[in-house]
Amino acid sequence: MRRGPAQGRGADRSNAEGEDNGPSCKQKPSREGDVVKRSRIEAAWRGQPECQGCSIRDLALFADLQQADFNLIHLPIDEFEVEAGSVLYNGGDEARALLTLRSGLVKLVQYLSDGSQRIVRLQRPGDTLGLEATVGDQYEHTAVALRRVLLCRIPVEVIHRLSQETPRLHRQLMMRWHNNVRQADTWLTALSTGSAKARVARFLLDIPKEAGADGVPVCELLSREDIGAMLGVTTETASRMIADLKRSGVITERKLNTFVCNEDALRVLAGE
Amino acid sequence: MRRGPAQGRGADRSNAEGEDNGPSCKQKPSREGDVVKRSRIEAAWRGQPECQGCSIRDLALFADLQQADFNLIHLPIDEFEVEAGSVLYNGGDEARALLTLRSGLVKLVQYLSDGSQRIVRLQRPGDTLGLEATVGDQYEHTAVALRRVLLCRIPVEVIHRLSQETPRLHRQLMMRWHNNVRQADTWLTALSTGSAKARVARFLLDIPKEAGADGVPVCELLSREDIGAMLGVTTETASRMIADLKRSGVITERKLNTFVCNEDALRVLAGE
DNA sequence: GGACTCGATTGATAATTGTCAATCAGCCGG
DNA sequence: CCGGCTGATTGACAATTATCAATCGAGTCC
Repeated sequence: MRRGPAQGRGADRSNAEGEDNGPSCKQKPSREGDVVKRSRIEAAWRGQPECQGCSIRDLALFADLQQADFNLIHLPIDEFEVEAGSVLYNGGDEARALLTLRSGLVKLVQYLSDGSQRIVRLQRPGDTLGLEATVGDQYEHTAVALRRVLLCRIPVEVIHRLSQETPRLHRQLMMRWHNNVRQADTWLTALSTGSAKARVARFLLDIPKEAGADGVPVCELLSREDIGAMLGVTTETASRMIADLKRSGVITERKLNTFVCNEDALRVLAGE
Repeated sequence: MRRGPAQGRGADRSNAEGEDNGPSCKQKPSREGDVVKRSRIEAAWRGQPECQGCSIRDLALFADLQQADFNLIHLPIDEFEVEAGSVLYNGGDEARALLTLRSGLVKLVQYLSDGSQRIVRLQRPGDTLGLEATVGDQYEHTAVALRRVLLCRIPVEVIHRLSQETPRLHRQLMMRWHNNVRQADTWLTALSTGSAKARVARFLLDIPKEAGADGVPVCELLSREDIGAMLGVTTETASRMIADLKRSGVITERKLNTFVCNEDALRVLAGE
């Protein structure tokens, strides 16, 4: 909570926002003086996706659009792939695009003036990053890929044009705002209240599980530092809580940092 | 944090949502078994306001509407006044209207399954409560007046109709969602992180001040219990921190629970 | 294989916060 | 003015969490 930051480690080149944005990070005090430099990422341009045939079309912002609506898009929507640790944009950067997350996991981070960081949201496939670009002119968080991430960049002009011409985008935009508010409220209520152990338990209950090799649901955790930054506790406390859960058999490590959870036991710890 | 709730004390009659909604509070575990009963409020109907001449028109949801747009409103927009402590709606209630706050102060509360409460947002004049009514069918928080409140009730059908017919409402709706997200993120970052004293200091810096009798800006605080529920600390801790600030002269009590703040000193305590 | 690096874990200790209980202070109704 | 009431404050103590520092483990790079 009062500790220095530290995150990803992507290479230094360009970022998903295209052009070199210059030294735009106005928040990061960078006590350790390197995170800003790391913010340029290796973004592999993968071409222009076919929105109408997109594999996550139903989940994504354009879910409700019809053929005629797509014809209104006169600016390129590019697809990028970036490595874990890459910074997609920094808080304070000029916000010229929305990003649709097609695969991977992204954290949205806000910094306090004393340099401590707080993760305010996690974004998953189908989520839209940088909605604030539609109403403001700069990003309000720093977005960092926690895994390899595939995403589409939608220029904000496309959104504005579609908003004027078709009502079918509105509902999706509103739903996305709504989801952001809901996640924020849930984090305030469930992940920022109560004992550290209860917070960890609620977090573990909250995150999606994937079917493991044997069909048992498993989840890959984040670093202890990120878990601490989500729950408002120190890295050490997060580590201790998780280590305790391992020892007590509530969670079982299948692979390095990948766990099977006893949900009933977690619910008890979460205080239900 | 792990304490029983307790809030307002309005009389029991109707509520701002008009009809008797019945026992709809599905969240409140009501450990003390009385808050639900208290949820019926004395809502004084004040008639139908003149939106176009509204004193807070520029602040409010309809700020951008034009004459023709107002003609699209075919359902009554009622104005109500309620006492401090009244519950405007409960989480889980069927969401049939948005509320525009014209004066006063409202807290949005969410409950955890163990009965503890968390205040996730404060709403002030110009704010719109219950935006979720436009995308979902039930309220997600319990809204409680913290002072005498004047508000307008806009049936959700009005919003839907205007959304279809005019683009001028969209921007306002989006801005309001955006504001909600921003407040939630700020609370996560600034009010749920760090020591209790730093949280209180940030809170005091954050709340609006009014000019006092002598022109010096003052702010009336909430109850210690509410402050605790906003900051994720116990009532006692909130009380201690504020009492400390008083003793150390960082804040000075002008009237009962109304203070002048030394902002510089607060900034230091907030960890800037 | 061995040095090295980074993140996770653990230990020891101090500081903070929660908990329980008592007291204080303003307010209300007689 | 006197109870009675409610919310604020305080005290004493226990529990939790932060802090500082060391160690451990997996993976990487010669």
